Amino acid sequence: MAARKEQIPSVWTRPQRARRRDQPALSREQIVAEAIAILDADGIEALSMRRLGTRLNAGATSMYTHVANKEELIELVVDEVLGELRLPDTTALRGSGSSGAAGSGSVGSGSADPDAWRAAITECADGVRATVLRHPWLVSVLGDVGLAYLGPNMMRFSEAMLTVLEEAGFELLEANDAMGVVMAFVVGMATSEASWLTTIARHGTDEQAWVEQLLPAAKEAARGHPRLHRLYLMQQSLDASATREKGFANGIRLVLDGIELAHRARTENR
Amino acid sequence: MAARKEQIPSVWTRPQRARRRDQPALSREQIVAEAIAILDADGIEALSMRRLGTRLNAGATSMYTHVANKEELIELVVDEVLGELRLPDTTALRGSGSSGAAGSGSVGSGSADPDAWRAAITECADGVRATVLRHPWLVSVLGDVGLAYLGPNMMRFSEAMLTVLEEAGFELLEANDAMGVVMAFVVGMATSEASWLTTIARHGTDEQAWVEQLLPAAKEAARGHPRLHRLYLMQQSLDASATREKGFANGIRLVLDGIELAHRARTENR
DNA sequence: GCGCCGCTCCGCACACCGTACGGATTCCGC
DNA sequence: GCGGAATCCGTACGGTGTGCGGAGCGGCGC
Repeated sequence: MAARKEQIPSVWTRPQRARRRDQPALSREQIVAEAIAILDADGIEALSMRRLGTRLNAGATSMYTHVANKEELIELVVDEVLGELRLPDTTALRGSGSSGAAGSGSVGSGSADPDAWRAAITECADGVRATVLRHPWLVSVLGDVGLAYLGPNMMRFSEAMLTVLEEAGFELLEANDAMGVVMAFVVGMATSEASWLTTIARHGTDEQAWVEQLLPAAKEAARGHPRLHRLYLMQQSLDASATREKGFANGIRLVLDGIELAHRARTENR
Repeated sequence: MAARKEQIPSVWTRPQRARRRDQPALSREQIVAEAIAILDADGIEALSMRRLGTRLNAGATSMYTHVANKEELIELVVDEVLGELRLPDTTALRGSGSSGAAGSGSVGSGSADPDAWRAAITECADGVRATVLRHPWLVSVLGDVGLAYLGPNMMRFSEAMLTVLEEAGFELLEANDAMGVVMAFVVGMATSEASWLTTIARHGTDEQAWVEQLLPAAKEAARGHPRLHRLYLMQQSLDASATREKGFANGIRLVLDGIELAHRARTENR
């Protein structure tokens, strides 16, 4: 109350701690964004409420007015990251309106490329893989959060994939099954790739060097397992990163083959 | 040194803290087993070195003479659980050697059932899924540990799958790719199932009730996503558990179709 | 028999964690 | 101008993983 015109710098010359609405200072978006920054930089075990608070010039517990608890924060973070996914473009899928467009054959005005759905789904799969590899901590969180089933970005993405498949002639439940298979494959593959890359990064070497470094242990562990032994020897001379890439591309192609086969069998019987 | 024959119960009547070799009291196997018991009973966040120690009538830090740190413990635990996997039996794969018994196969002395590898791999996949569902905490750990690449039980299992595929005519690298695809699918699918079941268990209801309870929120979240909305409505009247089961069986069949297709294309060109 | 070595186990301590709680501060509608 | 609501934070509690030094014991060389 008193001493309104103090100018002398002293303990009482408070550094105007008073800023409540000068900047909102804290918002859910900011918190989530900073959390992602921490995660990307230092991985999952580096994310603590205290560190997060400090990074935002805030107290540790201040986050709890914007976020119920850490688990909810992580759900938000996951869905936020899923927002990076580009949706497949559906323009090539169907030329005409919503009419049956009878023959999947190549005729008919505005008829779509019958393989367009494969390209679109592949695009989705590649996108998810890229996102996971860009944020490898995702996989150590998927087991707890599932796939943030109801997050808006997850919903958006699912709807888009279902759209692709439905427009390609899949029935809804069939489309859902197909999406499930694709996503399972992608998540499984990305999980293994991400954890592989994480361990490499933790040891500070690059992929090829790590393979060489690991080889003796691998050979030792493969004692009594001739096929694994042969396999390790063969892989030694392969470019690890390229092999991963090819493995994924090959796998998704193969999964789509299976889906296409089942779909054809289904539509023939109709 | 003194007072060797104390009998009076008192503070000094030590409850014979002296037992060093009466029972080994602590061994790596025991530690791992107890850790699994904790994990199965109360999930991943219930596993702490302190609790583990207490359960074994030991101090918290005593575990560190048998295990480097918690991470290593978890690696051991994962591989231990993988030991539950039954290996596919390979007798049906090739007729020769163990007396073909012709059996289901059509003709040819000792010729094997050409579809036997599919059955064997399906068996593997089902086994992994069952193990994961029996120990749902596995998935919240897979992202960190990868697949415990070099654990003996993991090696055993991988070698067995490779054997199945090689005996079915796959080349080693081809077999490895196929195994990768199958495992990716299985892990992805099981991850989603396990985390789903875990959240359900955490809320103390059963699957069907949880679906109903979740439905309003799901419908709300599906606003503006007509396909998802329709999907939720349709799934409402389906038995959730049976749907999961069917989804997995269907998915693995489909993946194997893809693999078989690629394999056939490969062998034709040879 | 004796003394010592090494292995095992443990109490203590440290730094850190998530978060409940209550008090301070500021903003907004009246 | 004032009262309530929203926001932020200091403090505290009970928990975590684990480094360290010491204590008890079995087995080994003498």
